[in-house]
Amino acid sequence: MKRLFLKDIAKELNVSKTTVSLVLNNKGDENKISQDTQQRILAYAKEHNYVPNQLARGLSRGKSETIGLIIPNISDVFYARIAGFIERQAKGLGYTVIFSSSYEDPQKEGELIKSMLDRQVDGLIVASTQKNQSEIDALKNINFPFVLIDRHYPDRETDYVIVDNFEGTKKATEHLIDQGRNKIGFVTLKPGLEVMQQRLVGYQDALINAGIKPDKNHVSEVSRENFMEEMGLEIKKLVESSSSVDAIVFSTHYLAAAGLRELKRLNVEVPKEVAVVSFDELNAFDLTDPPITSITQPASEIGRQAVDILMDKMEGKTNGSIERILETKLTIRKSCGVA
Amino acid sequence: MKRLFLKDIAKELNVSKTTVSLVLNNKGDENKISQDTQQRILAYAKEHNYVPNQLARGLSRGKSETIGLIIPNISDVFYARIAGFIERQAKGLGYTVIFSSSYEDPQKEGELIKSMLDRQVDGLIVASTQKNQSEIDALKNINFPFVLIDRHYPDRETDYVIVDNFEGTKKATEHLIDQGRNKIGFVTLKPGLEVMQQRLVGYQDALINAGIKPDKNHVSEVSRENFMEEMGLEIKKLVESSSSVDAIVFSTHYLAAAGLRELKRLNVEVPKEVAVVSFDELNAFDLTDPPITSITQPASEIGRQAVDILMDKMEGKTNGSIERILETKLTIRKSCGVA
DNA sequence: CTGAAAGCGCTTACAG
DNA sequence: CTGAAAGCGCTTACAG
Repeated sequence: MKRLFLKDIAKELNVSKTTVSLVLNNKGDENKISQDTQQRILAYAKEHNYVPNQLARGLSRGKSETIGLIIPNISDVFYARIAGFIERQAKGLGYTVIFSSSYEDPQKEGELIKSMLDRQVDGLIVASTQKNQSEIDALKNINFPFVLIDRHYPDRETDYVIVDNFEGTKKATEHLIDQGRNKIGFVTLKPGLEVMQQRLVGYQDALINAGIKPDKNHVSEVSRENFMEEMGLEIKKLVESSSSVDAIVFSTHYLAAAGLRELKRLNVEVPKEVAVVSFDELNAFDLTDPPITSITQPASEIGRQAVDILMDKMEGKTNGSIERILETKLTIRKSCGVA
Repeated sequence: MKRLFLKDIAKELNVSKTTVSLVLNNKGDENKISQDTQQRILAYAKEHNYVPNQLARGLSRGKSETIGLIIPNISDVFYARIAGFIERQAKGLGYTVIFSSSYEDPQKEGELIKSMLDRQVDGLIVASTQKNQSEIDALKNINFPFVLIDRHYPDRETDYVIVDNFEGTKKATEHLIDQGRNKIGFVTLKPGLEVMQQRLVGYQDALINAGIKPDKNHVSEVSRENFMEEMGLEIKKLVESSSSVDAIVFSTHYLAAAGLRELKRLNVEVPKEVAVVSFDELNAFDLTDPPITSITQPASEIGRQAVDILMDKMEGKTNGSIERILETKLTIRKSCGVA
């Protein structure tokens, strides 16, 4: 079972490589190749299971029919979901996706972008560390099609599909206030990510609007690498300090999970003593004790729109930047103190 | 900022493309190219940010430095984790990974395999639907490097890295029996998947060993597409029948989550009335009410070993098939009735 | 209607 | 120590 090439088919059928190539690319009719010849070629190719070499094809045509996806971490449920939607959508349009995780490392992200370009991807979708302005600028300079998802660069004009982080935590915090909570804490990642900053501001804004003065001591920051260990101390500080909180907003799902673990360990009753809300959720958040109120993001929409925009870009169909800010949804469960 | 090619560098530096290519591929020394020339080339390439075209490179060398990953669903936590480990491992060895989800559709899986070959991947890692014998045979016939993960073909000799499914549910069921349960149910997916069959047999084996006669009425099957809807009925049958169960083993994490939802809806106390064990787990299974005892799989080991074996295969270093069956771990939590 | 030929951007024997 | 040339397997003007 040896591999078959274009020239093998051509020789066997006594036609030229050109003819074979044209027919196999559905350009037979437009080049007026006789039906008979077309049929013979198609039949032979099918029978012998011909598969074109996409490397050669890509090299020759100057495009690879591949799009690159760079995300912080493919193992994170949120990004895994987005990746799934992107792949499905892209596949339907004839594109293959190659992916890599940056693990929030800007340098690694930079290398990944370069590596994707090496591989001649036709376009790029990236959920950036938000610390690679120069790489983003470089992409813009060479007019390379790309769209940012989940995180964008506020002071750069690019295409992006993100979520309204500010509004998300604002709504959630307001809801907590409506439930009578007024000493609301916020647990987030150490600064750096613009998205996290937005979530913090949304939280603060809700407090201020309600006439509650934001308290620095109510904001805890943990590191991405060590949050499991650090969470214990932070939760302790929040619940045991003189100005202990009666609610906590977590800036992302895994922090919420870790936080809930600590609250349980300290025998703090949720939501009675401390209500909990999470930005984004894990699969079983409706089954936890108590079920966790979450600010959920439209992963499928993010994926779908990103691919759509990217396609338009690659086909040169658009000019100007397309900016999409999607709404989050507040899914209310017991952890925030209702009934 | 136009793109730079090999010939541009050659012309600029007054050397041949050969020399440039050799130097850039670290073959300068072995080809005794003068240090001076090497330095000039390296410096120029770096300064002008030269990136080689991997399509051309791959075409020329007959390999793409890419490996393909085909899994049932990238959005599933388990596969997402594996994908993460595979990507990380592969990247470290200079390989890029392209992935696609089969969504348990054998035909789609077949197309995916073909499409990956088109793209000249150097090797393939697949968590198969277990219904594509002929494709697998075809890969073997052309001696193409591939390794199966998670699911294998019992009557085909291939490389694979799987988990001992039989032993997994057996241990778990034995544990339930040790806790005094003797009317143990099993909820799984409609037949087709060999892995699920193994899990069922492990469960039955434990029952038989303990002198408990397996009861057909205690085994429920739901469909992959509609398990959410069907779960209600199945759980109802299990807990409300004349021979109602006092424990349930779920054959996979999302079934366990759905099952627990139904048990709650029916106000069945877990674990008091019905104990629960899940094969595999979701991220928050330690936080659910009650925390769910799980048979966990070593995702990192699966990913790591799969890549290792594949690399050996691609380098032609091995002969014969490498078969790895990894152990699962029983993580005991409250849902199975302890304390 | 169909074919010969150039070209995509690399790598790599081979020759000197 | 270095270069000219062939080749990887396609696509696509161009010519007839």
